[in-house]
Amino acid sequence: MQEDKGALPPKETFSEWYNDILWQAEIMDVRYPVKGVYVWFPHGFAMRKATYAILRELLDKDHDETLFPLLIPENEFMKEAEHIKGFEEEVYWVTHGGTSELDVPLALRPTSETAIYPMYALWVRSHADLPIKLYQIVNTFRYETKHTRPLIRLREITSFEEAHTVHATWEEAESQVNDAVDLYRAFYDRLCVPVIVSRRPEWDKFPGADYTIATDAIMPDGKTLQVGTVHHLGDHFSRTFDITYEDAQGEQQLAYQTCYGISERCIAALISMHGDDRGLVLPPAVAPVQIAIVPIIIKKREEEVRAAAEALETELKEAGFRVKTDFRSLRPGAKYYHWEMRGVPLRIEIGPRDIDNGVVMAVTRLGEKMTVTRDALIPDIRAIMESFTGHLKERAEQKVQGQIVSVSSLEAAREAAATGVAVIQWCGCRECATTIETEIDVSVLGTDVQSKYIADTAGTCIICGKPARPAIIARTY
RNA sequence: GGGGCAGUAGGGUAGCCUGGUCCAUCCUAGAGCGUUUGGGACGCUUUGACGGCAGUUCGAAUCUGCCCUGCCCCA
Repeated sequence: MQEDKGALPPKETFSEWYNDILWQAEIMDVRYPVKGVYVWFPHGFAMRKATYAILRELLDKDHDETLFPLLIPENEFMKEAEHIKGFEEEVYWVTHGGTSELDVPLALRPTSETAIYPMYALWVRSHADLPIKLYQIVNTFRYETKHTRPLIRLREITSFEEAHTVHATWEEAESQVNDAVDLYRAFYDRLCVPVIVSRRPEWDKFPGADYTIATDAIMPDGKTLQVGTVHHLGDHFSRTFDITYEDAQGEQQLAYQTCYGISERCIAALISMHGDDRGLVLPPAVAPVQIAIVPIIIKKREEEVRAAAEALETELKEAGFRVKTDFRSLRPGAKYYHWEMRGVPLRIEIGPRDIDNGVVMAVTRLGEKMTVTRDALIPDIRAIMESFTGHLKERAEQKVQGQIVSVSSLEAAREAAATGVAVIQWCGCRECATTIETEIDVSVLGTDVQSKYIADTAGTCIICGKPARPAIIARTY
């Protein structure tokens, strides 16, 4: 289960690189014999755990975690017309219990609105019950007919964080949408993954939503990956599921709702944004192993080096770092490659020379090498980790900035979309969008763009010449 | 949705066209023993594979059909 010599295909061949790194860095095993479902390796799962711990931490400030059933009865699922239309081709149905057919078929949730909202109808009685802000992290099922890809397009999404809120007014729900966007932005900031926020076009919003705000990350091949969505549901679902409350005047009122979600695509973005030809590069915050200690053992002083490495490990662990000491019987170089593939941010080497000098060698995953005195170990390592995170973020920002290009002609847009996101002026009408999409084979991602690299300046539509605002277009996953 | 290519030890491959020479090649990995260790160590011993089902045939990794799985390209 170890990587071959010669390691990864170059990252320029992104598709190959991506498939290979999932295997070599022990993130996913794609050999499970069902299409579109995959197995988390322990190392990948540890990344997931650390990543979702951050998401939980951010959500827990203002939400409560909950857990709803996987199975949704057909009659509930079929209540909201638009919603059904959006999902009906993708739903897995449980039709049998053993050999007998079920009276009411049960859907495997493709998302949980129709599981949660019948219960919300029971829970919401008065304005004093509002707002409700719950989330769950669950698996969901979608019968994808397009090409499935690990972490990106799955039939079983294993790590769907979905929040569902209920509010007294449309405006309150709108403000919740903004809070959720901020929350997701903070989350991706912690992963050092820059995202672009935009408002999806009408035809691309969540089935049953008033509007949808999405976050997109740009992958190394220039295609964008939608890595988070926030929906204002208005009163569409509260009408269908009868979620009403008694206001202060004693009148029954419809509630307003939002929902928002992030899936394991966040891990795909994390891997793809930072990884290089040698393997994963992970921010310390989500690295399963933050420090790998490699003892340089020579026969004469074996016991001494071993003891020094163990003391080092103990000290670092007590300071709160996730540390692994590699005592395997391999050449040091082999160990370096091993831990680099797995994205360990910092490697510490300790050998006889270092012991004699009262130092250790510290080498970051970005290749900065430095000598740290043994006495100042913990504060120095903390500083190195912090600056490493800073470098990663800066590196990612620079990359993304270079992948966003403002253009004023279709031809230039085509060129920009070959390597990233094109910013154009668009009037907002469907016809012009269709022209753009079919002419140069891209998607119109959205308007009301929030990104520090994209200015919100008025102009004229690239197609029809009417007054327009900036929109982002790109090839998408 | 349309098209193409592929599936051989844990991973990567040769063999397939032209059926028998294959109890299947090479690299890597795994196990054991010993010597090693500042950027992918070496020696000796050893384990391990023809995606599934049906068919053609005296004989199938090889030919045919279907299924499953994976990858690439286009909408």
